Amino acid sequence: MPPRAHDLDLVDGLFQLSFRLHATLARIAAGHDLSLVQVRLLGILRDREPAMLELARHLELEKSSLSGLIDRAEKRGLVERVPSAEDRRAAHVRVTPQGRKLSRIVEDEVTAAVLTMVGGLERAEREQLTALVAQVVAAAG
Amino acid sequence: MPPRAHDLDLVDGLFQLSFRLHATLARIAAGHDLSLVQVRLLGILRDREPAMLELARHLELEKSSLSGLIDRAEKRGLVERVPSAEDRRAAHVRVTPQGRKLSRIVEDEVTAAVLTMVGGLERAEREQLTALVAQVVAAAG
DNA sequence: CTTGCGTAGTTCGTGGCACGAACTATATGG
DNA sequence: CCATATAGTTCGTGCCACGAACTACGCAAG
Repeated sequence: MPPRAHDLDLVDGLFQLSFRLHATLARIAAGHDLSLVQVRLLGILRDREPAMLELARHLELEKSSLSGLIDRAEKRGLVERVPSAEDRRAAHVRVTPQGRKLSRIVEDEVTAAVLTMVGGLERAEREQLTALVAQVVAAAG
Repeated sequence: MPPRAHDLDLVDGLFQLSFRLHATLARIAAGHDLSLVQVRLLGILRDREPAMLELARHLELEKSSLSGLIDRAEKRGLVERVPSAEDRRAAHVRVTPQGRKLSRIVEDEVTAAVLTMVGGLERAEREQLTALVAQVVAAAG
């Protein structure tokens, strides 16, 4: 059963929106010398100090790739490695005050940009979109 | 005037959805040894044969980056360079039958995956989402 | 026609990034 | 204690994006 035309419009639309959002995020991040994956890293570290393996899983990266990412972020003073109390092989990753500050700046700029993007929607429409998007995300697990 | 809590929910939700979509696309593409930018390239070439400069603008890449991208895609037989009739400095890029076939396969898999993602929405909700998303994308220019 | 400037695309050097293989230090269970 | 598994690192490799430098071509003015 091939997908119906309306459904293709939804898929197309979602990807168009997605690419726009990513392009916006990438542009703003680049203005602060951050890559997308660095922004995602800082976002995850906002409210947790995961061990490397846990972090690798979150970012869907191989351990070795994460090692490099943390090396570079650490070198820039954005994060630090913290030895684990439970397992001496392990290290946790913590955002530094500098990293937190930069992350906040980027977040504010991105929020402003996206709100401009959805600015053409009425209040009710925005709430509708919020609810629908939340539903899709929740179902995606 | 700081953004309102509801608006933050929308921005958060949009990015969560966006990351999900990108992760899905990246995973399916990788299963066919394609990167995201290669998928985007093939998507653009689906219905046009742009000159390199035009293509670089579409993909928001520097000319030199595009040159490398086309080199690799050409090497894989997915695209070919076609000299320009109007300007001898220029080359157009055309997708090969092989590239078109691969692009279609990826597209079908991605479509199926996304339709599964939105499968929890009622028919009317899906149409609502389609319309709202289309409105945001149209306004973004 | 010639000249100077602009332009399309390529090459090169560089750094970021992701992967898998190999490795070291640590943890665990028999 | 020994064998196996595991957390994280290092290394080699290829992809990818950028900017600088370059070549070949286009264009306008003199």
